[in-house]
Amino acid sequence: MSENIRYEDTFLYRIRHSLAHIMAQAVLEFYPDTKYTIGPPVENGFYYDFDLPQPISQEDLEKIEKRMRQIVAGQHPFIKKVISAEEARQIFQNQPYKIELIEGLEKGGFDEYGNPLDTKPEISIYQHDTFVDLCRGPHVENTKQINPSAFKLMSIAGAYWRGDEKNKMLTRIYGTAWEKPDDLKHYLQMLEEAKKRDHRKLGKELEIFTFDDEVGPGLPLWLPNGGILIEELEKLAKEMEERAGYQRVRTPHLTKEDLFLRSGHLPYYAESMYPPMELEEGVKYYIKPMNCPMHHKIFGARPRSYRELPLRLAEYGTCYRYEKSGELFGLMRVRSMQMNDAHIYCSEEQFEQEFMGVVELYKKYFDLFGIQKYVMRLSLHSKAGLGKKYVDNERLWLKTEDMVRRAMLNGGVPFVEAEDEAAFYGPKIDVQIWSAIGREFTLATNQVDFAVPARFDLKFVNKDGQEETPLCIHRAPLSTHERMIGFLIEHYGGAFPVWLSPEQVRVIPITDAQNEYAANLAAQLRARGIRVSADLGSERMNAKIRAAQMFKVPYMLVVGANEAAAGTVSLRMRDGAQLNNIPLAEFEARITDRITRRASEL
RNA sequence: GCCGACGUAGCUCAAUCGGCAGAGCACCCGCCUUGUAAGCGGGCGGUUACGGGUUCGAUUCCCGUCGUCGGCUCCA
Repeated sequence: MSENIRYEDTFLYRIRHSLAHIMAQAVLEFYPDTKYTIGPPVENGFYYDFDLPQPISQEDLEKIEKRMRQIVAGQHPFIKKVISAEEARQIFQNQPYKIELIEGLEKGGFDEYGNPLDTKPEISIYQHDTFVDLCRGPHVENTKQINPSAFKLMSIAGAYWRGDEKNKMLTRIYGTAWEKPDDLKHYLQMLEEAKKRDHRKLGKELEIFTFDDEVGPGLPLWLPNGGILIEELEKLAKEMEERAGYQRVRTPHLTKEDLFLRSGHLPYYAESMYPPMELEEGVKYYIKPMNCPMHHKIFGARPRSYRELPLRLAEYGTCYRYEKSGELFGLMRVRSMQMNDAHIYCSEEQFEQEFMGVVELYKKYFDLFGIQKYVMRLSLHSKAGLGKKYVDNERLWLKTEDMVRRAMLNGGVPFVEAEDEAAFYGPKIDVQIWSAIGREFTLATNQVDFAVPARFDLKFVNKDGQEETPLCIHRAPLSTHERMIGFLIEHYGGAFPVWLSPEQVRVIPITDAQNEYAANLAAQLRARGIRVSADLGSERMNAKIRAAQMFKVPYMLVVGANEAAAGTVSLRMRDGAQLNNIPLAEFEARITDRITRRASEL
């Protein structure tokens, strides 16, 4: 099958779309006073949003699903009819959400899902059995084309009408649907596998981080193993940034209100900030949600010459953001975070090279980690958000957006564009990734700031002796420690490459007669800077191997009487491979090689 | 923040209709001396998230708070 077929044109799309209608029919039969809204196919399935007269529970899904199978078995044709707005209003006179949609269609500019549209669409309905929906299709021709054993209702969730939190909260029912029962089975198995990779589960099992109710939601406590991951990532970042000409700075976690008033964070970003502290009358302090204002102050601390540009200031700064309670998600979305932050101050002529330099840095990191599934997204402003979400200067928005777009095209880097996703101070390239359970996150980011340097009155003197305002690039190729490590835990399924592994080697004596030999081996490796432990407990060797295996330690050195006598080790690797009776020096050479190259192989 | 579900030992989970709170793993102590994913025995461990209510009696029913989970909104 060609990969170029749009989802909308696939048979699976029709199946899912049709099942959404069938589910709506079943729900309406059980709860006749239900107002129904929209029900599109989505990745892996479909949903339908209802305004129900009463709450429903997981158990109710079973009866709905059962009724859906009956409807499918009824072999009902799906019949399309193009009608006038007037007829549509007649048919859906008791369905206020449909009336709203019809008005949108009539005016043009929106499709039946409320998405913006260039052309004025025709109004059509689809009917099967007793159910009629406002819909442009496409659908299956007949419900007999749907396999009754290849779909399943998954969950109930809340969702705002038209995705706007000011609107009413509706009840959304999610279902998954496939062409064949085996596809469904496969998908459900994949979900189970994904749960095993979930960083919240692995992070606990591998003792990487924990949360505590008394510390507070979204405030992770890094355990010693997490501390090691952080140290290794910082070492990596510092090496890469030093080579790329960055300088390291450090700034406080707190600043006076004045700084965030100047930066514009307070008007634009206030709802994500912790409330102010006021010790002296009239002097408010905020805990920082971003590092940029302080870096701007460092740039502005003395006059700057064009000869200094690009000036690249880097800091693994800790920031605090008051994320709404429901938005928290393990390590991936937290309230305290340490950012792989840097700000690059450059002239307009230098912009493209600097911006692409950052994109190159992303790519190096992504190669190193073997991250392949990601999308680079050019995040743009929206006209409607100007002066609210976004700095009110449309000319500069369009100009910088075009600069970024040109840079990406010139660099041959594939990207998608997304309106209304920009930072308040400028457009950005976000790298989108997915958590194990399929939630989308921005990992790395590379942002242009055309607004804030001027607010800070930042200047440099150009070749002609004239003052110019620099552009600022905000970038975080390694995201925050929290999100990056959360992602890496899932990406590797907890089996980190040797250089990142909190415990790189575990020495396992076969009987306690080898305890001393094992302890000596560990001491020798430790002296080489290798993270090693010797398991000298009273368990049997097999139990110790199992424990090391479940802790995903990359190398196990199993030593018995033979090894102790010969001064060798028996190497068992995490993947089950074995190298018996090798000299310690040989193992040392192997592990040192893997660590210094930050190699992915064992 | 909003809709819904859930909260029992460090972890994973039991406990019938409202009737003395239990298991495995982990941990500690013994015994066994073992060749590549769990040897055996014993012990410790609980204000059933927190606060209130109903009841002779609440892990169980009701209310509130906190937290977690599935989504929505929002985001590094």
